[in-house]
Amino acid sequence: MRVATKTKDLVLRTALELFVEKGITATTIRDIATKGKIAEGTLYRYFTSKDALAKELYETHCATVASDIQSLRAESHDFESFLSSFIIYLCQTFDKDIVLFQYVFLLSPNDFNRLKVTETLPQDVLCDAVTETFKKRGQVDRDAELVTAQIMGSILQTAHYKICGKLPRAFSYYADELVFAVFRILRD
Amino acid sequence: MRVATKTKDLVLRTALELFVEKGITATTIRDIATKGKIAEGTLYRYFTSKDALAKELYETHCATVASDIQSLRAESHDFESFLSSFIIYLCQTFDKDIVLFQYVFLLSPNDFNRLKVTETLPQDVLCDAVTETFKKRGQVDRDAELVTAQIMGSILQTAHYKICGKLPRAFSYYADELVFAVFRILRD
Amino acid sequence: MRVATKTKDLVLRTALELFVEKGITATTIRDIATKGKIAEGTLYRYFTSKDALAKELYETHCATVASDIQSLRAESHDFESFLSSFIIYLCQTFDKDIVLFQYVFLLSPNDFNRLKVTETLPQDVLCDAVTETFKKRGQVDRDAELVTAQIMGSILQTAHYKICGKLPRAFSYYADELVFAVFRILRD
Amino acid sequence: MRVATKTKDLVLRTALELFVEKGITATTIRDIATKGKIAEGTLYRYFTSKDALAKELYETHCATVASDIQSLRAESHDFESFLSSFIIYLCQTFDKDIVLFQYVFLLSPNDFNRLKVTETLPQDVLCDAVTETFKKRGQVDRDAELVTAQIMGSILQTAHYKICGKLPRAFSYYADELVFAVFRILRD
DNA sequence: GATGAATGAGCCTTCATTCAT
DNA sequence: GATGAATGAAGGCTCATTCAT
Repeated sequence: MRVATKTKDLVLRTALELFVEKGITATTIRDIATKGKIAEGTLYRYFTSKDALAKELYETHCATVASDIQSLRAESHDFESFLSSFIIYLCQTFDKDIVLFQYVFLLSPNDFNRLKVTETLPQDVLCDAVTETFKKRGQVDRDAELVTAQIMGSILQTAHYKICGKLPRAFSYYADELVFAVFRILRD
Repeated sequence: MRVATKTKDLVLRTALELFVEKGITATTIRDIATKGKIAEGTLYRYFTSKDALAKELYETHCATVASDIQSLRAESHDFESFLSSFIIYLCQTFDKDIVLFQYVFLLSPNDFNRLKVTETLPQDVLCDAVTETFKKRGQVDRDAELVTAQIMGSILQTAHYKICGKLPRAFSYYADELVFAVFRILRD
Repeated sequence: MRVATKTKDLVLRTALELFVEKGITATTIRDIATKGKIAEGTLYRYFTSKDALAKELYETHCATVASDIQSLRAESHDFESFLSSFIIYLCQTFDKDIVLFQYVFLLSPNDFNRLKVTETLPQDVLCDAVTETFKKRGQVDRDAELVTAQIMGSILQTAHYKICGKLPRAFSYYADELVFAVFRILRD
Repeated sequence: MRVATKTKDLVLRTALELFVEKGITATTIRDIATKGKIAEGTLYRYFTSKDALAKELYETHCATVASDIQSLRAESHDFESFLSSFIIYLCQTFDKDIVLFQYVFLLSPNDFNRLKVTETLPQDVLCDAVTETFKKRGQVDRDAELVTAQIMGSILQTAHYKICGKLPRAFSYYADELVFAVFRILRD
């Protein structure tokens, strides 16, 4: 790996951790430079601004996650199995890199608005699947947006509790329970 | 009401709206002064700092809401009826003052951390009720924190969707559906 | 005079002196604040940016001078008497406030370009008068722009020499000689 | 020509063009490196600093021009013929390399001060000639500095007009007119 | 010789806070 | 009580310069 790429990655990772810890607005360039042990100016070799850095970070990871979820959907035979693998995937992603998970899924609305994101979000993939399933099953009266909100809400709020230290085990441990809870939400 | 109180309330309300719109960090004293048509210095007659203002705003309203919910709990004969009135109360609170609802329930974690809140939160009341219910019913294997997270998550994420304009009707309209969904989460 | 106006004027004068001494680009906000014994932030109560300050300074004074020259033209019976009073006016302006003169007449092209000036410049008034005179006298073959350039050039370069300390007396002392020289330029 | 010299010349030429276009202060090392397609560090192999580069550029070309003018003076039989060839030389220099002309003759006073030039300037040669002529002719009452200023002023301001696009033809085309104008200035 | 990544001082600007009026 | 001018620390960003490769 080239030296330049190494530095860029260091900046990205350091910024990611601080953005999650303090929020984008409250993280200063100096914070990133100090924590990453680089000079403030170095950051600007790789990113045109703090916001550009935050956006690249967000869009890159969102794209990866959304693409993974798209694959899960393609591989699944029915909606239930997709939903199941979707939740397991989220739990594993959480356990693999909790900071990354927080940045992608738990960024504050205010910070999110700064980024002016245009990419497809992971939750959009889920919403598509819900919409399609309702249509296929003739459940025209159900609001796909609302159900998606409830599904994401129960997962992410749980993740939030985990982050606050209120849940003792690895997040994947709760995957089954989350799957059941979400299935219950979907039942008529 | 004394003039002073009127000014203080104006500051509180103006700040509330801006804190919700832009976040605490991103709201400046000048923003508040301009929008409230008061002088920048006036704010400091009632609050020692911007953060003290944000904190007072948060704790006051949280205390009111938590107390209301505590009352609902006291008046309810069983957990289900409490849960039902809890959700209806949240929906009504949302419709009555959407900005206040957002500040109390949807404040970003980063802004929340700034405040160093020590008060009991509304969701703590719910968690107590869930814990008690599980104990009373001998469901020792169920994690009250986890279930509370799922309940709050499905409600708040739905609220978030409503705020984003994805749900056309008043939030109270969805109360029944939310109650059903939450009841499903609780079923074994 | 209100306090605010006093401070604004202090900023304007201090900036003017530094802009002339070092150029706009090379003058820092700190330079202005230090020399004017004000805080750096104070400057931004009155001007949105350093360039806005530089521009206001330029356009205000240019407008005044151009208007004065316009008056001289209106009061003059013929071109020669206008030219004479024009030169005397420039010399007096120089002696009254040498720094102001330099800012209005000897700003470097690079700094001038920063300002994106839209106002009529003093030399434009002269050029109009020359154009009109040539037309009236049937001297269609003479280029008014070129002649204006020569007139302004001989005056301003002389001013430049005076500023460099190469001319011992007050600038007005050389007014007559400049008038003669300029008249010679105009002769066929 | 050695490779090194080629690179150095490239730096010199690229810097010259940018210094004229934007001013020395506003031209960055990166500007020069980008335009010249060289690395930023390369510049420091040939010059100790940006100012040293600007100074070398100025002094080299000033020396050449001053020397050329000195030769013209030596070759001229009388002052008028020298003045005539001096003006023609300036016009030809302008047409041959307009950027170089601007750097040598139209550098802003602020940038000029940065350079701390010690060389003899071209206008000094002219001033010497004027001084000598006045002395020889017994015109002790005329101020050589003043007259030199007027001569240079009318030429350079005209050059400035030409640069601004206000004069359609090659600068040499106006040489005769400039010569006449300057002769008029000199007449009693 | 040439490169370009890295540095950090310094620039312009913002903003929470103070205080004389 | 209220004002808003003034403050100065701190933020984002730039850029001349250095140095390992």
